[in-house]
Amino acid sequence: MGRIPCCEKESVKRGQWTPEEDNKLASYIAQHGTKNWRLIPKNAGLQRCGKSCRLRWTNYLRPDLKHGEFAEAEEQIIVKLHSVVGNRWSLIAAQLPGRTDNDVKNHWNTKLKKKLSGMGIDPVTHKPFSHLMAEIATTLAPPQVAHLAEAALGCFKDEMLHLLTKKRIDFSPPSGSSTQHMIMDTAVQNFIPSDDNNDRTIQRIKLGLSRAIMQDPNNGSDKSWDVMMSSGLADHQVDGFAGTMGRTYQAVVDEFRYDVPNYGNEGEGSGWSPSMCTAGSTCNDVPGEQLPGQLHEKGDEDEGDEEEIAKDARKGDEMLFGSECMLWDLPDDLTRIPIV
DNA sequence: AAAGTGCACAACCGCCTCCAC
DNA sequence: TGTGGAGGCGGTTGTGCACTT
Repeated sequence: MGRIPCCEKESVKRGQWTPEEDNKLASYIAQHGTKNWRLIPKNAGLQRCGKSCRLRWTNYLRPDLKHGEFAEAEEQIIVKLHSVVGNRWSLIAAQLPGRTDNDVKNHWNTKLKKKLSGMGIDPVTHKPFSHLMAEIATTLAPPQVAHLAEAALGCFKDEMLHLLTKKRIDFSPPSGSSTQHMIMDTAVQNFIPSDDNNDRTIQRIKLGLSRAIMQDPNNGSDKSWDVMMSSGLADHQVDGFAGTMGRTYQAVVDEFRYDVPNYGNEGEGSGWSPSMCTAGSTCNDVPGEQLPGQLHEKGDEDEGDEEEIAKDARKGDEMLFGSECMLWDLPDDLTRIPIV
């Protein structure tokens, strides 16, 4: 025997709601509230499943809902919280007044995931792709590493090409910064193919990825992405996707900043677990310092001359990968929410 | 102008959790 | 303590619109 359906599917209407149905539901709830969703459609004269009514109300009709574009600050909050709690959309939505879990989920799936991927960051783990590859590579024997690079390319090739050829605009710097343009142009020249040489680009990405993976994890640092992205190696030494993009996204993509957290358990080959951040802890042992996890106000770096901007870009790299902070600093009220 | 494609968002599905009995 | 129902949640699908070819 299967599960008992929540309502008789033959007798209920499905699909898009009409304005008349919306009116019926809204006026009924205004008078009687939302006590028993199973009875609501019956009493309101709707041929709908109670569950469908609840969804329609919570995701669309509720008067306190905010419709329209997500603000940049809201996006920052979503990304930040997602790095901590994962796909717990209701938890994330609870921090965004007027937004529903469905809103947040849709926005993540349609926009934010692609934005992070475009920055060279894995939207699931919030780590740079190169770091993930390097982490896996440390567990493999050298012959297998080459295969890993090959396999990784197979996985990411389509997305990379899509991003590089169609989403060029995503990497555009804010107006008025010629230094940022220069940094940006370098990255673009390195990685954005002309329409007729995708194969060459693939080869370049492949080479870069292989180099990133082959980087000896015990040489100088146990984090090859630290080495590539924070130590000021010349471009020809870190000519990989992650190397250049890592430098680029922090310096250039000011409209949507993403500070990669330092996870603390790197080097052990273990995956990051949300449970690392215990309730009540801010995961921050360095009081008084600018921390990687803190959100940056857009205006912070909108001012100043080009040198300042370039300096900020370099400083950004250090802050990104040089901190001792394990996780992003979270507001107390958030860390009080029990995360299991 | 028409067909194809991609995107954003609404809605559904099925599992899980909570709670009353 | 066990059970069943209601609500909550996250993943997935459907649909309409905009843009591209």
